Amino acid sequence: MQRMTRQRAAVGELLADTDDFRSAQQLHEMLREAGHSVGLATVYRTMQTLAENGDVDVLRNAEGESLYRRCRKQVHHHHLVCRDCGRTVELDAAIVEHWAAEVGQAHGFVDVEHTAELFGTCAQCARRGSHDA
Amino acid sequence: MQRMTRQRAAVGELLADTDDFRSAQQLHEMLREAGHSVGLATVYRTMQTLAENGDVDVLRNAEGESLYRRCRKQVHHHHLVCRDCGRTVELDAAIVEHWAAEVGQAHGFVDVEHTAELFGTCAQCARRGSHDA
DNA sequence: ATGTGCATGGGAACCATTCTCACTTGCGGT
DNA sequence: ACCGCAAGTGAGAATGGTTCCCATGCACAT
Repeated sequence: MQRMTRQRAAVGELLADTDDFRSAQQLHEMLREAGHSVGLATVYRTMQTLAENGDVDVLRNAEGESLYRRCRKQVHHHHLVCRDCGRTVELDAAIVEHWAAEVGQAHGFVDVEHTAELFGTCAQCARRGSHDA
Repeated sequence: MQRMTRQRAAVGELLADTDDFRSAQQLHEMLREAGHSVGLATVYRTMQTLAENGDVDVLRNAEGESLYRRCRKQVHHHHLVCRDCGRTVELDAAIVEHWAAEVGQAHGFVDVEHTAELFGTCAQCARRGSHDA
């Protein structure tokens, strides 16, 4: 049974406030700054649970760190993430789904899953970055 | 300047012998078993160098561990990997490249990179697995 | 109000990877 | 062949994200 605790409420509140992907440690720090006292282990546990329930999206950055973000779509989808500011666009990608299914079948693989993420620099960050160039 | 050492020769030899993705630790173990004495740190360093030169493909499994494999294609490509035996198929995927480029442009992102990997169970492993079902 | 058992926290444990640094060795120059 | 030295190596320490442990806390049905 899932209990509603002070800590989980704080995490939920925080997630509702940001659109960007954040690491567990960042979230922990943000909670501290917001005056909530939540253990790091609890943040990890909570994010894990939320991820299992499909309430947050998880992806790994280039360093292998897990990043979390509340998700709107419950169905499978992909992301376009700004590598500077974390701004994220959720993507439907029927093309990718079809590609994965076809390729898997063509090679006799079953239970084919796929990962696909796009990383780039958003227009705003690109503009800002060009100032000092 | 790149020097040819006993250790690098051993790693190169080993990579030439297998088609499957292996972790640095697995490679290290395999070298030991083959009678070569190569430090773990050296394996990591070597794989890093090879990866930078585009001589091996690198991908991360679900646990975030880095897996390596010699690659035939020097150009960007994707993989279909058997999650049981590691058997790997290299994929051209113009579809995915186009998708990534279009989506990036549509949202004003620049320098868009992408990752896309397929994981499944190959025909052989699926057959073997169904025996005890 | 109370009991039960899920939840919490903080510090230790884990584990892949990287760093350190003294020692070895490939290799170009002589 | 021999030297010199910078590149390479290895064993262990350090790092850093994540999970585990377990005594204590607390949500919630009764």
